[in-house]
Formats: sequence, structure tokens, C-alpha cells
Amino acid sequence: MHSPAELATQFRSMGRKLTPQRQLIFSLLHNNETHPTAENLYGIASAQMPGISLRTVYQTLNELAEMGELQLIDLGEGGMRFDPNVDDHHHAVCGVCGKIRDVHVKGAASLKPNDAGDFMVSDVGVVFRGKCSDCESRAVKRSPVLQAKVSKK
Amino acid sequence: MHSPAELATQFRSMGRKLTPQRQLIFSLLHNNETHPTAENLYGIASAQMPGISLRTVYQTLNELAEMGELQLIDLGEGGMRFDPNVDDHHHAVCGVCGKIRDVHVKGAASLKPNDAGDFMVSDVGVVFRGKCSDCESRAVKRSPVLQAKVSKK
DNA sequence: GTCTAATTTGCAAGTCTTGCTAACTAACAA
DNA sequence: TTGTTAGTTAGCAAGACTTGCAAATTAGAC
Ligand SMILES: [Mn+2]
Ligand SMILES: [Mn+2]
Ligand SMILES: [Zn+2]
Ligand SMILES: [Zn+2]
Repeated sequence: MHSPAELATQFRSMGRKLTPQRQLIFSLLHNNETHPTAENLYGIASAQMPGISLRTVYQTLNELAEMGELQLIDLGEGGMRFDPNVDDHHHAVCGVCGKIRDVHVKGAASLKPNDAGDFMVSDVGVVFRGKCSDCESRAVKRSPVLQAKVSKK
Repeated sequence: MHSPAELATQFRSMGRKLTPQRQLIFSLLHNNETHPTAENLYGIASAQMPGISLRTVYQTLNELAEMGELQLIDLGEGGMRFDPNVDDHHHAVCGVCGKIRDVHVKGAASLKPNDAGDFMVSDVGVVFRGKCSDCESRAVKRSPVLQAKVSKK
């Protein structure tokens, strides 16, 4: 995603308005590596701008996505995640806490399906599933009792 | 996924009943490579067993998934897809018609994130996005004007 | 300041999936 | 065969997430 200032320029040049709501959302996304949901962003935005609506957050995110400034990631758990990083990269998803981490994968771009007939590949995505280091150390440190409790759910 | 007969045995050994609804769903999934949604299966099932409920389809699919007999795939468009193929394989998704095709990827299992700290990888998934051959030939046969428009992008 | 098209809000509605429970039935024993 | 009962189904309500809609608001231009 471009910087908030650049996005501002871009929006204006498209005949769009630069509202405080949009500015706030731009700033919340800038350098944001948490892969937040719309609800996540709404929560943070509300703290700084009480009254902003979830609808506006969705609206702005969709606009940015259409402009190619955001990447959408769907993990099949909870809502869509929004990624301001549109450079070539991939993701590692923790099955315990759900956090998504950016990763780079050497040789990913040259991966090819070896039995896909005439399928024309335009994009390759790699997702690693597993456990993040935070969850790993937490699991070790916790009492076996708590552990049992958690895994039940 | 195991064969319908094997699933039947497995269900019974778990103290579960072998109902006609379950048997039908087992048979619809057997060797099914279409990656159907619950609604897709419900449609087909209804033709053979009028009155079967969508709720039961979901229920059975979830049971099979918990038993490790099905893989769930979420593409962020429409509903969850259910894949009875739980062997190591990957997917190519057509952005035009939405069809998912199984593909094998040489070296996928050995892919590693090169900057993921202590993330413990337990599974790697590769998704190719692009256009399937059906949609490609369909595009060629249609007006060249439309085609130029598309290929520009 | 005035004007107006773009934007924001709040709520209704849509899509997909799950919770709940009364009615039903497969499985088993007598 | 019949009775028993724990497991299952069907139907509908409700939950989670996202979008449609339209009245009220406002950024940006003149
Ligand atoms: Mn990312
Ligand atoms: Mn598959
Ligand atoms: Zn984690
Ligand atoms: Zn296609």
C-alpha cells in the first residue's frame, strides 16, 4: 500500500474526497503487518474517532482493494483479513492464536502444477499452517490443567 | 476419503448409526473431484432423496471433516468447499468459472518460509489462481474485442 | 458563503453456517 | 417380532460476516 499521503493524492485525483474517516483508516493500515479484519480496524478506529461506522471501514477497505492497494486473505476462520502489503510474499498461519505472519519463499514464483492441463497460472500463493513461537512457548509454560481446558474448546 | 463401505464400518464402530442420509452423502463424495459446496451436494442429494435437509448435509460433512476424511477449502468466494481427497495435493482455481482442479506440485512439501522465526510448520498449501482451459477456449471463441480487453490486463 | 456530488451512518437484508429441539429411527436385546 | 433408547434428522431460529439502501452530512469547488 502506498503511504497515507500518496493515497490522499490518489483519491483526490480520482474525484474522491479525503475524509477524516479515510485518513484515519489509511494511517491504521500503514505498515500494519497484523493482517487485521474489518472488525479489528473498526475497534481501533473507534477509539480514535468515536462514531465512525463499521460500514465506512468496510467501504474504504473495499475501495483500497479495488485500487490494488490491499490484498484480501481468507483463511476460512472468522472474517476476511486485509493486507496492505501487496508485494510478493506469502503467509504462515498459527492454528492456535490465528496470527498471520508474512514470509518469503524462495522459488515460490517458479512453482508449477505438474498436472494441470492447460490451466494458465497468473498467481501462486503459499500458506504455511502450524504454530507460532509465542504459542509454542506459552504451551510449554502453562500448567497441564490449563492446557487440557484450552484444548477442549 | 475411505470408501462408503469403509466409512459405514467406521461409523458403526464409533457407536454411530448408518442412516440412508449418511450413505447417500458418502456415495456422493466418493471419487468426487469437483470440490463441492454443502449447497452443491444438497442439490444433488435432494434429487435422489427428496426431503433430506441441508442441515443434515452440513452435519455429515462436519463429522467427516472431524474424522479426517474430508479436507475443507475456503477460497473466500461463496461457501466452504469439501474435498474427499485428503492425500497430499494442491489446487488450481479458475478466476472465471470458479472451478477447482487438483494439482500436484513437485517440491511443495519441502518449501520453507525463509524468514519465519521459530514458526513450526505442520502443513503447506499451494494455490494457483488463473484461468482453466475451458474458460480460455470459451474466451477465444467469443468476440476478439472482448478478448483484447481482457488480455490487456 | 453557497452549491452539489461524494460520503457517511444506521439499519435492513443477504449469504453461509450453526444452535436448538421435537419427532423420528437404527441398532440391539428380549 | 416387538420394545427400548440413544443417536439422528428436519426445520426453523439465530449467529457471524458483509453488503444494499437512502436520508443526513460534508469536502471541495466556485
Ligand atoms: Mn501479508
Ligand atoms: Mn482437491
Ligand atoms: Zn500463535
Ligand atoms: Zn474456468
